[in-house]
Amino acid sequence: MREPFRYVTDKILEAILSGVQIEEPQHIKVEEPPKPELGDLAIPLFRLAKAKKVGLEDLYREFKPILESIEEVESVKLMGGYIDIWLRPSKLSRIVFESLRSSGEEYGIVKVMAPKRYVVEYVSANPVHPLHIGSGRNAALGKALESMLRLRGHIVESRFYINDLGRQVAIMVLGYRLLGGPQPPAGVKEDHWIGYIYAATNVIIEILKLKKEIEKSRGDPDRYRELVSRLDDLMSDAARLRERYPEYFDRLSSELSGIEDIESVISELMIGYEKKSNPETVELFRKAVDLCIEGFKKTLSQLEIEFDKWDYESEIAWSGDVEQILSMAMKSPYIVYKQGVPALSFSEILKSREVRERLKLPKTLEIPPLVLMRSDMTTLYTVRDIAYSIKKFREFNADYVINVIAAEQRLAQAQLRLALYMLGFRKEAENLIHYSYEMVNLPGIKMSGRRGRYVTLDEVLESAVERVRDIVRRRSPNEGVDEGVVRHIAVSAVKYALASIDPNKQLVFKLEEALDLERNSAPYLLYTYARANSLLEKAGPLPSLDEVDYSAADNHAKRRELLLMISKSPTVFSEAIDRLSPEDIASHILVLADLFNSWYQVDPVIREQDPGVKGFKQYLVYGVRSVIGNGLRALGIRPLSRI
RNA sequence: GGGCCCGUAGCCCAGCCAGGAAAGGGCACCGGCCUUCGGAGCCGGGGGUCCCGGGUUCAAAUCCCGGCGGGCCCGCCA
Repeated sequence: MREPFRYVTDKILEAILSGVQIEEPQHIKVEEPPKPELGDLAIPLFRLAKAKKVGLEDLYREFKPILESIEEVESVKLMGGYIDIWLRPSKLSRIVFESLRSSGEEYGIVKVMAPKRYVVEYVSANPVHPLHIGSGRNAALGKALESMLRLRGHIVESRFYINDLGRQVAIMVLGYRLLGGPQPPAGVKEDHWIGYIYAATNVIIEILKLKKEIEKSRGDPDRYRELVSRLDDLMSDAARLRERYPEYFDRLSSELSGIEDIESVISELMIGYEKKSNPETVELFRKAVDLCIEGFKKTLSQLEIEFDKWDYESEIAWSGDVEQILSMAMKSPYIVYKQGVPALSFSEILKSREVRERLKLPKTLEIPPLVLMRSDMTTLYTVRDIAYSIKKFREFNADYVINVIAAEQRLAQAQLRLALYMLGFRKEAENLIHYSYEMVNLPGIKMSGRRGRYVTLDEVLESAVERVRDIVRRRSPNEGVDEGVVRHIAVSAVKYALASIDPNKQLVFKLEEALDLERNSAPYLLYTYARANSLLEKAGPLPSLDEVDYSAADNHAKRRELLLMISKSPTVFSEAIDRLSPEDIASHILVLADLFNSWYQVDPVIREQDPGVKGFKQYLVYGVRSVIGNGLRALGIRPLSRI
């Protein structure tokens, strides 16, 4: 029995449906009462009573004997239009413990009958600045999805898409070249260094551009004032950046001022790289980008995240796949011209309700045409993404591709699915899942990668580590601090804080709250897991199933509640995974942890004298440990047997 | 102008998709447990117009319509 709770509810449902004359089976359902006093299960009778035009009492009299004939049912009672059902703990516990015995450490996770092949693409941050807290949410969610699906038995490949084409990277590379391709100063992480070069170069370029515009706007006082105030803004960013590395900044500044037409230099760089026409440029781009990626990998390894594949966007462009997509698109009847460049128009296909449904698009959303190429013949991001999406499906023979991408890209992701569909990649279009999440903000900070204004994920993680280290020192001043454990707890706390909240909700990440190790946190769960583990070890080996006193929960509310919760876990997990909802797993194990903590304080396990009852308790603890452990694993967090 | 997401105690979050019983947790606050199977814990207490207004329903935090507030998107950016 892999899902004990579902087994029992199904059994009850079947008994009713075969025992009572019911026209519309959807009128009958088994639900969970809001409070333990109202039973373990409840069946609302209102709808059925209305449909059958009979009284609640009459219905109850009809249901009662059927329910009472089920061996797992202890008693039933009519209360306020509901049949409240109490399960027989001695029966339920046998089912649960048998399941625990046979699935062992894997209890809670039910493998799917037919595994699917999933590609999960996540993080994929632009290689021009360090990972920030938003990338952290992406990483935490992506890792959770990857882990969940793997546990459920699917075959999963994780990918990181390196967006190395495009203007931002070209600007960074320009700065990098002007500085002579410098290695990071001692003690500076690679991506932080690249982030600095990018921001400094960008800010200086913007200042130079703005100054020219200001010259031209002397005749227009309003515009002049506006531009000057924008310049002030930029100047303060520049001053802040200069402060960090004055020599580098000044050198960049003077070099850039000496370039007559910066735009054409940037564009030359972009073309040289994308078309692979200039070997030096190619080498330079790769050197700079890889430097940044090296930094990313260090942060990700802190987060205990590793990717199966790293894909360069440039490789997609070089492979010819993009050309192929373009030529397919050009033959499409939906080509329109927007200011001379070809674009794919969606207005026709969006008239189809069926297509909207298949591609999970809102009923009324209007989607602007997708421009296919720039007038200088270079390609655009979304078009390259069409080629990349196909590649992800093809290379892994994937059934589904999940893109973990910020909600602000919803429209672009919709365009992507539509374009795939229109070009004949219907299966791909329908099975491309945009797993979107909302912004993360830090209180009081306006972040901007372009201006070099950000708090890096590294800084957040480091503060977390320091904080945890302090707490551990304070709690156990006489013991040595296990640095590995401290790091793991700190990093898990951040991951949990970012993956345990509905991704559709904007999030203000407060360091103090995420690091509050008291409750609703990974540390609390890790601690509870370790404690359950320690209890199990001290209690001795798990007894065999016929040594257990199954009546031990008969008149014991806490044991009964815990048992019920454990019995539900596999079902909760399966549904959460199938719905791609890591937050449901997070809240389930949190409630279980609370329940477990309140139970074992008042109901000793090791000191229990009655061997049958002790065995019962050991199985409960074993169940708790398995469920919390697998819940954490599902979230991409490794449980620790000792803290 | 149009579209998408969010709006639940001082603060944070679950419940909403598949409508059901007096709306659940946590933080903070107040009071107890401080001879404990690892106190990162336990027990108790106060605190709510479920953003507002309509509608559907025996029943609405949940579904529908209309507002309000916050965020995001509508580029030859990515």
